[in-house]
Amino acid sequence: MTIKDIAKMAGVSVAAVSRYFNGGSLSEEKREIIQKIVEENNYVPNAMAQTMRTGKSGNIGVIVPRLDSESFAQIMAGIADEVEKINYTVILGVTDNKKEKEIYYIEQMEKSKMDGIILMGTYMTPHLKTTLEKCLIPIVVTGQHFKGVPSVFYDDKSAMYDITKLMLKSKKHIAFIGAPSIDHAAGKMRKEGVEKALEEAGIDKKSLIAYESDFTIDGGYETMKKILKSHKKVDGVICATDRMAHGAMLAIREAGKNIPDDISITGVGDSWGDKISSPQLTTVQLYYKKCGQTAVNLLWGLMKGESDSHLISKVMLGYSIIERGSV
Amino acid sequence: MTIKDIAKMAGVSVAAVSRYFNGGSLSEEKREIIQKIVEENNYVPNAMAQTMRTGKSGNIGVIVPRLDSESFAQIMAGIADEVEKINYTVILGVTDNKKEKEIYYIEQMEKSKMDGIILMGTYMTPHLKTTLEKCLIPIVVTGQHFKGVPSVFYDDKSAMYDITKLMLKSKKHIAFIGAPSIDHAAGKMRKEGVEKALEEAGIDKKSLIAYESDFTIDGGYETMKKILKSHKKVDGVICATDRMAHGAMLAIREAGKNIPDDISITGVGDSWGDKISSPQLTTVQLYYKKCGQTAVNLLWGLMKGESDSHLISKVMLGYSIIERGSV
DNA sequence: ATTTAAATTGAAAACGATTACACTTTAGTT
DNA sequence: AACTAAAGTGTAATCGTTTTCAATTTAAAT
Repeated sequence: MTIKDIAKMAGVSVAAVSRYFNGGSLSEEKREIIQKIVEENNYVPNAMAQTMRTGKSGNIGVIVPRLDSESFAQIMAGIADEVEKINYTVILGVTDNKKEKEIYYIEQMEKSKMDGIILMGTYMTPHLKTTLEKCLIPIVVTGQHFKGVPSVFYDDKSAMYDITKLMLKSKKHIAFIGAPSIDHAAGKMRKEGVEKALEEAGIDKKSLIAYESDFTIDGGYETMKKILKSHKKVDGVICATDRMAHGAMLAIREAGKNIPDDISITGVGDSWGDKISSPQLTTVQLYYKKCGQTAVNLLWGLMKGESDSHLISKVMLGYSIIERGSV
Repeated sequence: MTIKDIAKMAGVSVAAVSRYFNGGSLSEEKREIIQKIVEENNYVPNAMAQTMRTGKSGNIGVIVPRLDSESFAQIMAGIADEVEKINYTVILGVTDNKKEKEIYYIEQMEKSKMDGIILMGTYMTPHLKTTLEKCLIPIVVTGQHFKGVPSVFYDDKSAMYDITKLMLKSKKHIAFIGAPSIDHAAGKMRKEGVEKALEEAGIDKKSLIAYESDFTIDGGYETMKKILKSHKKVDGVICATDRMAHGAMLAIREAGKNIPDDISITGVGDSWGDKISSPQLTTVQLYYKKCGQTAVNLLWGLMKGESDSHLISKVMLGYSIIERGSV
């Protein structure tokens, strides 16, 4: 069933049928007959042919490191939501945390005529930088603040500053289990937030007991064991992610210490697991879903070539501190 | 940069360039010169034009109820893995648990020339049934056993049978917090597994204290409160999902009871949260990722028109009982 | 040196839409 | 009634590929 068939059945030209769908001057009379035929035959224009002719695919490419991570899945959910609203389709690329795949997908998506790309950022590399610069279609990055690239990200530093201050109300000797520092947002910024709060409280940031771990429960667990062994005085642990915090809680409980009496602990993310541990985890809620939605809206502005989108091409999202029993 | 440009630069016909990419007889001499030009110009054929001409899009549509659910996200991850291996692309449709969207996406994906569809099943309706029957492109369903449709699903009944038997070793008065019975796999089958184990132990299945809840932590929590109030003798709770189990644990702890001494509890899913609750949750591990991968393989067979794929068009996945502290 | 078969080639016709262009009709003004 | 502007219409070119078909070249076999 092609536009030709419809045109023939309706007794009009293909141009008329095309105009029926895309708008263009068309008499009421013809509009009606075309509508009738289209509905009777349940005809929908072939998307591929449209793309080929117009150069617009109606597709938005989304590049994500992993899907089985609560934060990425939530951002993804927000993206899917919003993309549907503007009647576009999402094309998925999962990088499995491999930088070369990230670049591969960007190039691939550009070639296969995506109308826009959303990249869930991890960290910047020179190669990624040049790829991003070369990329001709609109692209927005989430979760990271890449210079020169439109992005939607969290106020990681302030969030950590706030939660650290909260902990400092009752505790003195703070340890920090951070994310890899190559990750600007989750690694570097979050640590800086902690340090800032510390300094403000008159504690030299050099004295901060800081470790880096790998986002996992096990990583948090092992790191906490180390801390417990070599820093007996620690009475508060700030973790850069919820999962690491839960791992650390395991280690603390295992050592026979009480949370929060002996040691307080905090995470980041407001995962569902935070409500089921005992005590429940005090954490910072980042608006993941909102992040995805915002990214689409920003991209949409870029795609439409709205002049002001280029000006407002960075948006920093807020957060909430969720106080529960672990502090 | 089109195939024409490349042809001109290489001094050959467009047909030759096309053959270079798609295989077809071509002299070594031409192959080399084309390769050189292609590489120099970093040329990649336009996917849309290819689709249009061949009718094959290289796309596999994946329809998922929600992304922010651990099980779906994991299945998705498995799908993405495998789809990449066969050099296809995944197109995403998120239904937000709405049946009409499910149907909409199936029809839409058929029209936009997906080469295959994977539907993460929830429950069957007459409308869905007819849509599935009308669908001309290969489709496979995951997580549910829909009659007449190729599917990959879990052995829900046996899994529940096993875990119930495990609980019956130490407990006598079992309650069951189930999923909505409209969901054949997570609702009906899981309950049947519990009942079967009960009967085998000489307990009339009619006497099973069974509630239905909604997959959420809160749902499990509220349901458990009801059970605690009206069925004081209950000493073991089987839950159809991990999240409900965790909600129930919350209620149990809140009531001042000890797990597992006073009441044992089990879930399904092996979520990451299971390791962080205290005690850790005994559960059944379903191979979600494997499920996604298998679905793609099955679909791939169907897409290639392998005769035997139609015969082996149902695959039932195994499971493991993970014993932890909650029983 | 022929003949025959096989491999290599390019021109041109699809694939299914959109749209520039030129032509008709209609409606609006004087 | 004559003229003009606007709205409605169809033809045909175009988007970037693949693939059929017929022609040509090469290789193998007699």
